[in-house]
Amino acid sequence: MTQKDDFDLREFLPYLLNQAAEISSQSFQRIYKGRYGMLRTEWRVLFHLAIYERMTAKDICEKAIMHKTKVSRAVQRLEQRRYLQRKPDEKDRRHEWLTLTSQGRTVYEDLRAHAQQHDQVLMQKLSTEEITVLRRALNALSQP
Amino acid sequence: MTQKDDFDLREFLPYLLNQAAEISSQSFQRIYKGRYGMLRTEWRVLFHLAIYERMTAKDICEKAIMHKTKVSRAVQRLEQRRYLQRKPDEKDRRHEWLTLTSQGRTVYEDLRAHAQQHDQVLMQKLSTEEITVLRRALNALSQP
DNA sequence: TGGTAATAGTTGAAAATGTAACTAACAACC
DNA sequence: GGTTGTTAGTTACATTTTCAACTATTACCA
Repeated sequence: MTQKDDFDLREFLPYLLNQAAEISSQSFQRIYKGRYGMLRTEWRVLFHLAIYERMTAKDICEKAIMHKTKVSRAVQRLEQRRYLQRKPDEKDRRHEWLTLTSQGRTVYEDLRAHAQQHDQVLMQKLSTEEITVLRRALNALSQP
Repeated sequence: MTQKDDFDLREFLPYLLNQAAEISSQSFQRIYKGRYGMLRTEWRVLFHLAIYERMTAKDICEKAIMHKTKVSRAVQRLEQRRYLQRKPDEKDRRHEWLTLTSQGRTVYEDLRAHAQQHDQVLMQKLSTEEITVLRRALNALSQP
């Protein structure tokens, strides 16, 4: 199993990014899944609501770059667990405003603490300069 | 929808990595899906076989960090399309050696050309220095 | 030997995701 | 004001993925 072709997968950005994303997500996944039985889509929605306080599903789609069906289902499950509340907009009843319940916020606080801790561990693999450049580069690549 | 919490998702590496991976994979996906109806798991297996020439499913699992059922199913589909061949190991019949057919190699050559082109486009969003650091950092983060 | 453990790979059922069609509410235009 | 178009969000169905159990083969070791 020696490399034959001159093309190196480890230079192909989509591959590299996926690999790094996958690996670095795993231990955080164990936390939100293990403690709250949550899915990736769900912690993302939860975090967005905690950070922005009040959003419609559409807002979340745009910020998180998630498809509306994913968001719709994540919202349903978070609502069932009483982590969030929906309130239809008075002026335009197509919109629904989503906010976390205090229970949802508690879960967020817990997960955020773990997230920060997890980030610290990941960053130990990198130098300060690498971290700065990495963040900048990832943000640039995240613009569609 | 103004930011309230001081925690910034755009600094949380697993989130950022996922975002960048997702976005940067999309246009390549259109290529392998549109031209050959392939899935992500399938192009990955195809590329590994092209690059390393001869591997067992287990080898692919380890190199590509994919679960064995994913690899097993990707191999099945690639075999159905006559992109690869299986040959059981004579000495240990639990192992199966996988190699690309010439048809599989042709598909690989085509996709590789597109991949390289796609990478060029992505890299235009970054400086030379950023690319170097990014690759190094992603490789570091890909070590479990 | 023979019996247990380990390994490579497959399969089936359940869960999650993607796609497209759908409902409900509003907008715009004649 | 009624027809047509647009938007937010949901639902149904097909496709993928995950998880656990399974087969077949080899390794270990008393």
